[in-house]
Amino acid sequence: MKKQTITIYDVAREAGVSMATVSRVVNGNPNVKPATRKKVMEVIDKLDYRPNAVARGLASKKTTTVGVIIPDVTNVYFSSLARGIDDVATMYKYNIILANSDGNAQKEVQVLNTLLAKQVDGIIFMGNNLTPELREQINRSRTPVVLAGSVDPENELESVHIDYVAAVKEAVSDLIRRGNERVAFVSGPLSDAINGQYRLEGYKQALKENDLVFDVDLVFETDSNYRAGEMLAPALQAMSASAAYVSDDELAAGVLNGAKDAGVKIPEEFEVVTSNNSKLTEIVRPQMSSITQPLYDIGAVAMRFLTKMMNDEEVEQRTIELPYGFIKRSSTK
Amino acid sequence: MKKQTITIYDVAREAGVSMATVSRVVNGNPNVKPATRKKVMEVIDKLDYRPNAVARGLASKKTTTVGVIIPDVTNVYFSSLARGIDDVATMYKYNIILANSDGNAQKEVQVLNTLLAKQVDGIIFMGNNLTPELREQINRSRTPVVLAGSVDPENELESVHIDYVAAVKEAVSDLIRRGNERVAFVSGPLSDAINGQYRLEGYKQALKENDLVFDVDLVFETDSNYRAGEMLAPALQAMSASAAYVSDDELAAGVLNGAKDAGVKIPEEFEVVTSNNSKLTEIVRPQMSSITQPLYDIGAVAMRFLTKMMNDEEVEQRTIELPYGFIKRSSTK
DNA sequence: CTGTTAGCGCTTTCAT
DNA sequence: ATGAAAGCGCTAACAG
Repeated sequence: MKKQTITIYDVAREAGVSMATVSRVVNGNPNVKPATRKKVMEVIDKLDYRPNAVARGLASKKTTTVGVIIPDVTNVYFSSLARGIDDVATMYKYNIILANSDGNAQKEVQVLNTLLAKQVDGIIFMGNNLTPELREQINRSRTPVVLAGSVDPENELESVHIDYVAAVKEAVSDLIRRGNERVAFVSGPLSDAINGQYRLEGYKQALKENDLVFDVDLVFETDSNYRAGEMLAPALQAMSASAAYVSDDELAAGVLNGAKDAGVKIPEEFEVVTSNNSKLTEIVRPQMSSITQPLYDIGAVAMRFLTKMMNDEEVEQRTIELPYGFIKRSSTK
Repeated sequence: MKKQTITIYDVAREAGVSMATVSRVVNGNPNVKPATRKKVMEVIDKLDYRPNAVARGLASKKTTTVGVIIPDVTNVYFSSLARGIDDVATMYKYNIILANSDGNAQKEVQVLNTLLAKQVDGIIFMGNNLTPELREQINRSRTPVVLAGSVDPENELESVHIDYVAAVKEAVSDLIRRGNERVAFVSGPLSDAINGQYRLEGYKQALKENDLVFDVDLVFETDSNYRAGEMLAPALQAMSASAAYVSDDELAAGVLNGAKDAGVKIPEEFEVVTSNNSKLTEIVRPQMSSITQPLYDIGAVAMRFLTKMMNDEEVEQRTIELPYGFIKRSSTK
């Protein structure tokens, strides 16, 4: 498979200059006489020359590509972040290598390593379970990493996210104040810091603030998908929960449809509040009330943050908190 | 930003062999005495050596990365394909550079060029509007390209997809046979071959086969998103359509919800059939009947196909057609 | 089975 | 403002 053949050398010869000069014009170095620049440009055009990024990467030790580790592109929450990442990456002339990890620690380490082998200039990590091994690999490499849409409980890594504790606390308090004394906490794996440490904490704080006692039977840990939510309906009823805070939209859609299909009236008999305000919230009936967070922006800001780090610019804080909000729809009274 | 420092040379010295030998063990070349291989492995481990993929790429002219041009990762249809692609890419030790194009011809050309500059070994293209310029760029490069989830009307490029004409024809015929004489054809841009040439053709064939005459007023061209579908409800009623075939699930969810919210009984008064059988079909109420197609597999097969091309293996046909199906849910009688 | 030697295509001092 | 030359880290003949 023969690939591109014409090199900087061909251009140089054809233009009657040295390759150094060609390199200069290609890289926008000002130290080139306009006339020669013009000449070189013409030849480049004529020969349809396209600089070999690999050679460039080897010589300059910069690949202008960043790695993006994502649990699953198929999940809108993550793909929204990814879209924000890609857009600003493009804006800054970077490309992204996208790798799915399924949130699996072993795959994450593996992927991280191949990304480093490919000499990416930086990495954006979406995941919520920073194992010690992963941390070590990250630290050993001198490659900048920023977390998007998740938090580092150890506060070692830079990250951008919202204040999950406060957001959930607010959402749950709202539910309680409206008379719900048994609010369920439905989430994906509690081993993920975002669920087990932040969201759950917000839930507990809301309880405490409203003089309610924490009942572990109201905590439902499951997979973050539609089916899992649907199947949760009976259990929720069994614990006589009258409302639920759910950590994921797809999961919430399942909870809602599961309850509804079982004849439960929503929101009269059961209220549900979800977390990501994705399109899904408007597609189900009744439409779901939700915490709102700027997913696209989280990705975009994370990438912007990374460009600064890659550029060795000083960054003020290692953590960027974006604002969250709340939108009332029909799944709550 | 200092990156990894230890090179193949360090390993060679430390192990008391030549770099060629180290290269051999790294690449699994059998021509190495087990003892030396072992020794080298140990040193690699001890030094935590990780081959520089960029240097490798330059020397071998293979980057083990493929470019993936996608309209929008945020759309489940495409992200499902992407997931299939990434999984088999990983399986064959490739990484993917993911780039969003928004289906915009200009961006597509631009992205294609940067991908080629990065020396990707192959490209998977998702898009339905192969402009002449794009074709030319593709042809000029000697890089293999395969289309995933779309068809090349000119039949110049390799591709994997389902038989859109037959699938739509079947779905629409079904609608007609059940008594619907005014079936709407609702789709995204007709300029996309998949819609304007294939799906529409299937629709027309179904009409003809059932002795119905094609009425252009029943063709609704719009954006492929939820909101667009929702807003279509009045128009659909105005044309007194009693059923609709919709080219996209999100769009279909909008059509369905829009009609329902306007008081139309589904499926009694209005039936809808959609195209991709994504999760969405089960999340809306009533759940939607849909053409089924193996999205993940289309991506996976496309990537597998590409590995063969990159490997200069003979490929039987330039087009792979995967089977489609039909699932009856509650949005049709 | 192992070592030597050229590059791969480009960036980057260092001279001039 | 421009050129010469030395690599970047690795693969791939070619010897031996």
